[in-house]
Amino acid sequence: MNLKQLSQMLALSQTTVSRALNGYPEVNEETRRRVMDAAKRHGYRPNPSARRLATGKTGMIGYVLPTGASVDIDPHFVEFLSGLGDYARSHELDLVLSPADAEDQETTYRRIVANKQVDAVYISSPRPADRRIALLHALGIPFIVHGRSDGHEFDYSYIDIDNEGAFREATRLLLQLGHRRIALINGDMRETFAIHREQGVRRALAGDGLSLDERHILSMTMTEENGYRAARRLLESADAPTAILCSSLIMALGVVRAARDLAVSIPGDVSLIAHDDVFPWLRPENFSVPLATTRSSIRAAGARVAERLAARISGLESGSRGEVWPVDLVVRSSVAGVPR
Amino acid sequence: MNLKQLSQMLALSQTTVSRALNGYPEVNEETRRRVMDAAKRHGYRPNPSARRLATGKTGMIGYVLPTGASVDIDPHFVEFLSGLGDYARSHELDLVLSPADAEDQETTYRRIVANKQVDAVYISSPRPADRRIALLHALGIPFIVHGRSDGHEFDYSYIDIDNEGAFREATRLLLQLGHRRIALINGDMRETFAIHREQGVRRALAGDGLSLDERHILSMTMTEENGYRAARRLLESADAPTAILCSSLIMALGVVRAARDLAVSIPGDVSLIAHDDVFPWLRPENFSVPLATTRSSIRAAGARVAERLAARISGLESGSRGEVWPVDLVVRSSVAGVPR
DNA sequence: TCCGAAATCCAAAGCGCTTTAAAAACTCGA
DNA sequence: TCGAGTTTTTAAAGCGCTTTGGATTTCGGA
Repeated sequence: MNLKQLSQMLALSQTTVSRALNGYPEVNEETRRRVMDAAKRHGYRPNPSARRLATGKTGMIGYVLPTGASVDIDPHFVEFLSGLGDYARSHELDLVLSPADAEDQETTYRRIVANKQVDAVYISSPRPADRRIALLHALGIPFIVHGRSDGHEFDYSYIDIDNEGAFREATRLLLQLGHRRIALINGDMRETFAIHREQGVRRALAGDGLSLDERHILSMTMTEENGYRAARRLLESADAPTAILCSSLIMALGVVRAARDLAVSIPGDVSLIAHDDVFPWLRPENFSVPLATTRSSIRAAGARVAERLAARISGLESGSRGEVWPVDLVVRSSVAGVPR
Repeated sequence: MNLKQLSQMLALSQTTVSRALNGYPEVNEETRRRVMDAAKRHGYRPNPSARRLATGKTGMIGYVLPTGASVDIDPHFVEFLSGLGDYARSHELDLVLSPADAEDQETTYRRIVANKQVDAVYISSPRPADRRIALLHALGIPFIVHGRSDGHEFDYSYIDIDNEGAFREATRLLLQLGHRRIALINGDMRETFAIHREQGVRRALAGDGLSLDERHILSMTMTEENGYRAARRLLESADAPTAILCSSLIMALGVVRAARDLAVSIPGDVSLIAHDDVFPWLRPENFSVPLATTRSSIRAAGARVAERLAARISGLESGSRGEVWPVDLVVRSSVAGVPR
């Protein structure tokens, strides 16, 4: 059943039927009702391919997925996706993942924009002066960044969590507990979130007239193994920290393992706070020592990104707006006063 | 630059240019070269929206993503995606994720098929007599199942790993080491993979004239916490098992934690073998006791699914073919002889 | 030299929708 | 009752590609 058939059936022009269905004002309400009714009765659904050719609208949001044999997709992605999908579903929006060579994503961005394959795009794991953002800005497609990218000369829309504040508060807590040698096991420092977190730690320390020992700050991709290595390095050093901040739960697994291997007690010898993006399958309260965390649901962020993307597509949101979410500091027994 | 402009520029008809570009035989090789050349020089790229309206082909493969506040996407998904994306990229295939109410995926499948939104589809986490498979079979869209679904009256294409064999061999190993009380901490028994794994264990036991104690088989969604609970239940019972098979690394984390809490030694008191889908961020050799595993790269499976999907789309593969991959049994120090 | 087959190329008709420009129908006050 | 002004409806022109059905050229063999 296509528009032509439906309109013939109603003895109306395609124009009128199309307008009636799409809520245009220049159609008699009585007529609209008839049309809507017939459409529903015959299960008419406009062909999206035809519609997209005519309008350029696709009803899809895009994401460029960096791939490659040595490229690992962030395990957070799936949680973010849950939230995004949950919202997108209610708006009949689909998500198209366009795999790209991790080394050359620009080509793919250009392609999906030139081909009008999606109505909007989101970006994740941004870096300072992220080129993808400049590119999308130049290409003029609606987009939202999950995270932030400092150092652009224009504004853009994003939603981010207050990484700086989260790690500042966490550090402050440790300072209040008397810790002076505080270490940070961070994610990849090329990404903004990691930079912000480090800033948070530095600020808090500076507040007490302290500074971050360069040997107490490590950064690497967030795997269990790297967490282990980093923790060993820290804990085996001469001036081992009495508290560790860790950028991910997965890394924290490694930290805990290292502590155990070295017979270092948490929190007896070292306190531990990790950032928790809220995975359903790994919860900080279930660590052998319940883990204090800075917590923010990445799933909620996914839903929010979808919501704002939908708003931008339908023109409800415009201009550039940044949104920064506060982060919960959840104290559990992995933190304690500084050992004497 | 569209076809019309290009053809005018070449003083050829759109027909000829189109054919030249798409490799049809009824065009002079000399002409084809000219066309190809001009197309490249002017960066002409056929508009996919127009093409899909004309042909019905989309260059996309589909996946229906079950969503909902209480629905968690399998963390394996992201690894599978890595593989899928890595292959898809080389063929300029995009992946469209259509979020669906977890309770009613049928509507979404029907929509994407009716709207011709994708050229092919894949399904994951199938259950016995999975309705999605019957539906896609009936709808007549090319698809491939990642996993298997027993109990259909028709053949379908799939790729799966030999879950039954993997767990059979793992169990056999334990038996050879003298274990008699062997437990299984399995995934959700509504899914085929879990059923097959249980079968594998049963078969191996039966081979030695043993049978699986009902109290020694637990199944639940694969979270760390559930692994912990299951292990506690097992290890605290009167006839605690001397060996545990576990369906996932994440659960195994919980098992290890439970053992530690109960001062049960691995492998001194209990041996442990888990299935490993190969995550880059959590590796069995890095467990506090290096973990013996049945191993199969889910990423490789993703790439293979994409490859076969691409083959089906382009007509290179037809009919129904099942593919079952063998699984490696990797022995590490979490297994030992039965304690005396 | 001529003819039928094979090789090339082309005009135009879709694909199914939206939207512009204009016609038809309807109001309502003079 | 008429006609300017509004509503409502329509025919037709895209959107940019593929493909059908035909026309035109080329070419080998009689």
